[in-house]
Amino acid sequence: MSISTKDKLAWTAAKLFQEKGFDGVGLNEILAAAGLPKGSLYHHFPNGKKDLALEAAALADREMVRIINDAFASAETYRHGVSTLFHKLAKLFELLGSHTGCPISEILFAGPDRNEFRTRSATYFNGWIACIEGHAIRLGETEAAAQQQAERLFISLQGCWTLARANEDSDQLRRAPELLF
Amino acid sequence: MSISTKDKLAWTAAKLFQEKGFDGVGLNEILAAAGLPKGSLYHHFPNGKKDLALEAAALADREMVRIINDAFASAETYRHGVSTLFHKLAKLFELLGSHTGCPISEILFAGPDRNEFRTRSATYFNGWIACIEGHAIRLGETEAAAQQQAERLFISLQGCWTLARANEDSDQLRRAPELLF
Amino acid sequence: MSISTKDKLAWTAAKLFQEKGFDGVGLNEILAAAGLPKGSLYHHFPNGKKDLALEAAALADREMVRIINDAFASAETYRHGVSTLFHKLAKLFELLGSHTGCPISEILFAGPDRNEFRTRSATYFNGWIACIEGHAIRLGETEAAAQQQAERLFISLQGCWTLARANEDSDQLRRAPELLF
Amino acid sequence: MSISTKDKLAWTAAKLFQEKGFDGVGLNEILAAAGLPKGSLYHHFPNGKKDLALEAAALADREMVRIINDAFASAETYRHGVSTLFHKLAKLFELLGSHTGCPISEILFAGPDRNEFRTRSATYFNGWIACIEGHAIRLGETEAAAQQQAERLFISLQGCWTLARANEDSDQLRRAPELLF
DNA sequence: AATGAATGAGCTTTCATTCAT
DNA sequence: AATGAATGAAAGCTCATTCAT
Repeated sequence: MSISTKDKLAWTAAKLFQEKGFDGVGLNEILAAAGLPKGSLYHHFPNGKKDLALEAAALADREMVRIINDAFASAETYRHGVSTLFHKLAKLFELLGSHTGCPISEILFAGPDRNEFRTRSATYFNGWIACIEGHAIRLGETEAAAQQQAERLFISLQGCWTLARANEDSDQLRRAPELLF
Repeated sequence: MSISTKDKLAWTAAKLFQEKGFDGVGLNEILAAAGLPKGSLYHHFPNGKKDLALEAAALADREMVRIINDAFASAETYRHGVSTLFHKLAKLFELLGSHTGCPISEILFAGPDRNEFRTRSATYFNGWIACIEGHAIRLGETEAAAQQQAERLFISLQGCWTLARANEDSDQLRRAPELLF
Repeated sequence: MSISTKDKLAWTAAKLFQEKGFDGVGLNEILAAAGLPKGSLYHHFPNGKKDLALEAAALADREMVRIINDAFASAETYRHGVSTLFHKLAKLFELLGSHTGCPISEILFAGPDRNEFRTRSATYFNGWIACIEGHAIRLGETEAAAQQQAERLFISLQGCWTLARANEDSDQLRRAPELLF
Repeated sequence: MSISTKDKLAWTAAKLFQEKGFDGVGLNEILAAAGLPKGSLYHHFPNGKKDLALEAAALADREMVRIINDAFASAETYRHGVSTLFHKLAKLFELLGSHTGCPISEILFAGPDRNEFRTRSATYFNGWIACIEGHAIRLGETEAAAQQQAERLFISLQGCWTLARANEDSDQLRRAPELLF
C-alpha cells in the first residue's frame, strides 16, 4: 500500500516548513519536492496553503506526542523518561538536519490567519504538556508537581532546541537532562 | 536632532520581523511603516533586505544585552537578577504585543544566506550566555556553576517566551523564576 | 487553430528585441505587445527572459535559413542566388521597419549569460555560412571557393545591414550584389 | 597633467557600452568603474546618460578616424592600407577583449532618442567612408572607384567584426583582406 | 480526481534622475 | 564643482490561486 498523495504533500510540506518556516517555502517548492504536478494541490487542500499548513502541523503534533509517549512508556522513573526524550529528540534533530526548528512554531507562528494559527499552536503545546503531566503522575509525582514538571520540560525542550539549532549541535539537547533536571 | 533614515529603517524592520519573521515581511511594508519612499532603502543598505535584516538583528542584540545588564546591575544575588530579568522581559513582551517572537530567531533562522545568518545567531546567543555568566560570577557563583546557570537561564528564557507567545500570556515569563530557578 | 501562447510570446519578443536589443526591451513591453497578462510568461519560459530570448533567437535563425534556402532554391547560378537573397532581405528590412538590426546579434550579443549566448550566435552564424556553402557547391563552385564565397556573403550581409540601418535605407542592401560580388 | 573627470567618465562609458550596449550598462556601473562618486555625473553631462553616450560615441568616432588615417598614412597602395587597417583592428579587438562590438552601433542604435541617435550613427559611418575614400583617391583610385571601394571596406569591416565577435576570434579580421579584396 | 494553463498582485532589486548642502 | 541622500518608476521574477479540460 503506497502513501496517499495527500499524505505525501503534507509530509513534504511539514519537512520544508520546519526548515524554512511557513513564509519561507512556496507551494511550487513543495509540489516539486513531492514530485507532484502543479494542479494537484487544491483537490486535497481546497483552501490551499493554509489547509496544507494546518495538516502539516497536525502531522507534526501527532509525531511529537508519539515520541513523548514512546520515551515515557518504557521509563521506570520520570527522570528516566526525561532523559530518554531528550536523547530521542537529539537523534531526530540530527536526522532532520541540524538547522530545522520546531515544526509547530515554524508553521503556526506565521500565516495569513495569525490568530487562528497561534491558537492552534497553544492547543498543541498545551497538549504536549498535558501528555507529559500524565506520565509524571503515572510515574509517581503529585498532581501539583507533575504540572510544574511538565511545563518545565516543555520549556527546556523548546529552549534547548533553539540553542541546538543556532549552534548546529545536537549535544545541546543531550546535555539538557543534567543541566536542567 | 532627529533619528537618521537608516536607523528608522532598521528599527522598523526589527519590530516587523519580530512579529512576522524575515520571510513574512515585505520591504514595501517596512518602508510604508517607516514612512519612507520606495527608493530610499538601497542607499543605506546596498545589499537590500539581507543587510537590513543583519542591522535589525544587531540592534535587537544590543537591546537584549542592555536589558540583561540592567536586570543584573542592581541585583544583590544572582537569583534576584534572574527574577528581575524575567519581569523586564514580560513587560517588554506586553509592550511589543504578545504575539512577537525572539528577534534573533525570527530574523536569523531564515534568510537567503542561511548559513551566514545562523552562524550569527549563535554568536549573539552565546554572547548573551557569556554576559549572564559574567554577572553570575560577579554575584558569587563558581565559574563552573556560572556557566551552567547562564546556559540554563538562556534556555528557560527562550522556552518561556515561546510558550508565552503561543498562549499570548506574559505571565508565562513572570512565573518562570519560581518554576525553573 | 490559433497560434499558441508560447509562440505568440516568442514572435513578439523576437520582433521587439530586433528593434531595441535584449536589454532595451522589458518583459512588460513584450507582454503588452502580445496582449498577454503578466503572469503568463514563466509557465512557458521557466527561466524567464533568458529562455524567451533563446527561443526568439531560434525562431529568427530558422527564418533566416528559410530565406537563404528560398533565395538559392530557384537560382540558376550562385551569383543569381546572391542577388535574390539581398533583394529579399531588403524587402524584409523595409517590412520590419528600417531601424531593426540582425536579430541574432541584437539578442545574443547581450544577456546575462554572455558566454552561452555568444556561443550560440556563433553556431547560428556558422550555420548560415554552411547553408550558403552548400548552395554554392550545388551551383558549381569548388569546395574551396564555396567556403570563401559563403563567408564573404555572410560578412557582406552583416555589413550592409548595419549601414542600411544607420542610413535607414534598404537600397544599401539592394546595391550590395554589384558592389561586392 | 591628469585626465579630466569628464574624460574619464566618457572613456569608461565608451568601453562599457562597447561591451554590453547602451541599455546593458547602468550609470552606477560606469561611475563605479571610473571610481567616481555618485553625484558627479550631472555636472559634466547635464542630460545624464544621453549626453554621456553621445560623448562616448564622439570619442570612439575620433579614435576610429585616427586608426583609419594611421593605417593609410604610411601605405604605398590602397590595398596595403586595407591590409594594415584590418591588422590594426584585429589587435584592437584583442586588446578590448574579443567580445566587444562596434562602439557606434552599440551606443547609437539604442537609446531613448532613437532617431537622433541613429542619425548620428549615419554621420559617423559616412564620415569613415569619406575618410577612406579620400585615401583611396590620394593613392590613385578614380573618384567613382574610390567611393565604391570605401563603402566596400566599411561593409567588410563591420561584417568581419561581427563574425569575429561571435567566434571570439580576431583572425576573422586578419583574413579579411585576402577574402574580400 | 487530476492537471497544464492562466492570472495579476506582489516580491526584491535596479534604474536614471533630482535635491540639498 | 562636488557629493551623499533621496526618489519613484520600472525592472525581472515568484507568489498563491483559479480555470478549463
